[in-house]
Amino acid sequence: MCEEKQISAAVIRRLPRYYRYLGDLLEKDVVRISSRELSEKMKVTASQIRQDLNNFGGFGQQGYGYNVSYLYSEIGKILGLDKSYNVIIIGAGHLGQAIANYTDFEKRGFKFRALFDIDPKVIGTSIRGMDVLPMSQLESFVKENNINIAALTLPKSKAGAVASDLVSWGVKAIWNFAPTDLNLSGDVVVENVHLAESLMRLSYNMNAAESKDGRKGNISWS
Amino acid sequence: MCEEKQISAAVIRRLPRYYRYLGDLLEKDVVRISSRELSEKMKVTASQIRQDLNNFGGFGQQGYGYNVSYLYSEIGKILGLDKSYNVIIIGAGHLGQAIANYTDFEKRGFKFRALFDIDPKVIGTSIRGMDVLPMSQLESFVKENNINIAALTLPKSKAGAVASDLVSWGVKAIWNFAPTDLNLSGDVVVENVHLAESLMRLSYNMNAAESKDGRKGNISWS
DNA sequence: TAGATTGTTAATCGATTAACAATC
DNA sequence: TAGATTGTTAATCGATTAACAATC
Repeated sequence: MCEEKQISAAVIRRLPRYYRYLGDLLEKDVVRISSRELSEKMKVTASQIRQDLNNFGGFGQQGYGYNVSYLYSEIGKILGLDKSYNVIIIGAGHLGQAIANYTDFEKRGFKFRALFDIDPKVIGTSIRGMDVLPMSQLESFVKENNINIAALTLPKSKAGAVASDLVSWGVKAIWNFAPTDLNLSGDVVVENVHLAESLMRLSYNMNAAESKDGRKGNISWS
Repeated sequence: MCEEKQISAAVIRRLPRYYRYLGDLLEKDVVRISSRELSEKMKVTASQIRQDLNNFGGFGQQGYGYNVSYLYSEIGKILGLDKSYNVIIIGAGHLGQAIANYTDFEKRGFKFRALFDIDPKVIGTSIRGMDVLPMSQLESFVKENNINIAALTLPKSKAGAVASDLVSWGVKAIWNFAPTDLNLSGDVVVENVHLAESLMRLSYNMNAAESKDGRKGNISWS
């Protein structure tokens, strides 16, 4: 019993996007939506939407569709947004400060508790009420404040060592912005945001798009 | 002739990661590497590496493996990193400034030319030599400076309108950080960085990991 | 009720992995 | 040469799409 079907990463990647579209519909006071209507907005197939949702249960009703508000809240629960998380940011540079300033995250239950840095110029300052603390206080802060998540916005040379310390002190998830893969032991979730890789995909696709143009019009490449 | 096989998005997603690992090897003065050795480092199959690379040509040598320096440079060319791009940033908040400060991007040919904002407090200031200009100058700047890429680090309410203006003025690619999907007409490449979605995947995976723990040890959930 | 739309099974498509002949 | 490792074909696996009975 308690068999949990393993959900594929492809499905998980799409869930937050459904959540965003449903939130937008909710703001527009849309009460119900069918998989077909949603599929047109999101430019995916209605089949995929129904398949994805049915991994987690039947949220719709035949002949009616889905209740927007109910589905929104159910997907929120699936994503764990009904819970509250204590988050710290390691590295109080621009990126760390950008994240600290995102009030949208707080609304979804991600409570930022402090930032940490090694630079004496920023230590002692505060951002939206959050203190920037020295790294020497990291261990005690993590242990005393039940920190679940750490965002790593520091140079890649420091990321690995800091991450394994954090895990040993009880952190369960790392939101990694450093351009490196963290090889951590133990049960810890790592979510990478590799901006450089994103920009490279952009330039690849730009050049691929231009090649296609060239073929249509005058071909300047061989 | 000139038949270009369509490369799948899955392959493109992996290419920058290969590039990063090869760059790391290059820094350690590693001269050659086999697909098997690389597969162990990267935790993918050797088969996948060879399949992926052979979409673009045979870069290796039987019995030897791949020359690190050569493969690095070839993947760079595939990704379009041998070219130079003129980039602007729309929205000079913390995220915009964080991107403007990343010197790594410049090294790969992405030349940041200016930032734009509506806030009089930041207009007129400069970041690493780049001016923060008012939005009123956006059109002329884009047209006169051959801007290829625009990073959108502004509120989602503004993103759509600004993006379609940019495209009409000649911008070929949008690096979109606003939490919305841009529906643009014409041939423009959009690469999204949706931080909120990334954080939601993290929380999903955190909770999925905890459920698994529960099953192994004492089960506190039903 | 009749029409609409889900939940779900079956069919298709594509991506990953395995295997091995070619060859350095 | 013998050993190693690629490039590539074939086999497998998984994800997406299509179809439709169930049912609101």
